[in-house]
Amino acid sequence: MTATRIKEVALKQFANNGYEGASLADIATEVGIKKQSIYTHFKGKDELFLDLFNAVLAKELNFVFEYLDRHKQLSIDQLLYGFLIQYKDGYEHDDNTKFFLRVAFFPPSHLYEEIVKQGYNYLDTLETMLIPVFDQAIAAGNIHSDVSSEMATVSFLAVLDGMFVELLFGGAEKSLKRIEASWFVYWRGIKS
Amino acid sequence: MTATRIKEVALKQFANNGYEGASLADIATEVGIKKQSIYTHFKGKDELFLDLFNAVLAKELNFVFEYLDRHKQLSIDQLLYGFLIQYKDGYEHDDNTKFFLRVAFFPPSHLYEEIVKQGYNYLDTLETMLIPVFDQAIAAGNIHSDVSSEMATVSFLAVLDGMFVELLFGGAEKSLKRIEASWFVYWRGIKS
DNA sequence: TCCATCCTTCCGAACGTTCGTCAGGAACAT
DNA sequence: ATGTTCCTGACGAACGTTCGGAAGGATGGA
Repeated sequence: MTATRIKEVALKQFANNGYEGASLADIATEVGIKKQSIYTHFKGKDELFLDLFNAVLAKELNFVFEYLDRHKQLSIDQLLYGFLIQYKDGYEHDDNTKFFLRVAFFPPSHLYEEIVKQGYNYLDTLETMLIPVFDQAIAAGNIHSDVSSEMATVSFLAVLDGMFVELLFGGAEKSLKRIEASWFVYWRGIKS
Repeated sequence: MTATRIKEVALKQFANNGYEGASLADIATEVGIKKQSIYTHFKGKDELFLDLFNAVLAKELNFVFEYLDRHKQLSIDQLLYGFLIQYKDGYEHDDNTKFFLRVAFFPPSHLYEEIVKQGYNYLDTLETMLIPVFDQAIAAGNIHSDVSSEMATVSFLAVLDGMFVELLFGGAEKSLKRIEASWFVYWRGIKS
């Protein structure tokens, strides 16, 4: 199916070059067709892009959900640190994650509002999923009593964003140093 | 001087709309001239933009230098926390800071390399300035012995980036919650 | 089996818009 | 007279997009 091929190629090109950096002509060339043919399968560039964006967002949220579910038996520090590392690896090897970060941080201006809204929806959902995890850790006595689950969550999301930034600008390798430092200080900051 | 007016308006428009969001036509309109007249004062859009970028970068570094110098008598936690707050306020009220963040995070693709290079130059300089501050705090026994000055610096820069992200997407008001949480956990993570 | 028809997919050509950019000339001050 | 500043007008490149038609396979009736 050509539509599927177009989606694959577009995902990759959007992930690596951003919305405006990926022209329909370039996408079509890599698929092996002319740019006009894309209009047989999609109404236009925006529809193609938003189709991908929604699919990617769903996959990202699903990844988080699955990760937390599959590793719920881990200690909280292993769970959270592993989460950071998983995301770093995803950025290296998974076009979904790369697309997600690239688009969330470099959104096309005419879709800015929609994308930022979805981005915060992602963060809110993540927060909703993390708070019970911290509540559980607090109940188990693993978190210092000065630290509320909300504060732990919010600052963890900040650590996550700090990692995202370094991933985007410095790449996966360079980001490892920051992850290690951030995580060390963060964990020392919330552990009991 | 028209050139100065152009720079002022361009700084503001680049800060609020980014490189591609600010057209020469819009800039000229706000100045009260036609877009072609800009070419009397600048070779083109890129020259205007890079002129501003370099000036802004110098001002930002100067701000950091001055801040650290003027408040060197403060305790390290007050110094660093105040630094975050200062930056937040700067983003709200200072077009320089807004331009800096906007451009650093949403760089025009054909100048990407140059901008990211300068961005890392900024971070490196910041790191160079902060390490002695932490060294001093360590010598004074204010930082936990498990935490090296480098680790404290790197993770502080991550906190800073986390704040930048929230500033850019959520605005100054929303970012305060994140700043508080991040700082609380960060300081608890490095203090002795 | 054959042929007419229809639908899908793709492409050549062209259009419309947005931008940055350039050439040439008018107004004005020095 | 000279230089500066700004304007009118136009150009060219890059995109996304639309239109009309060709190629090919599938369908259904004779």
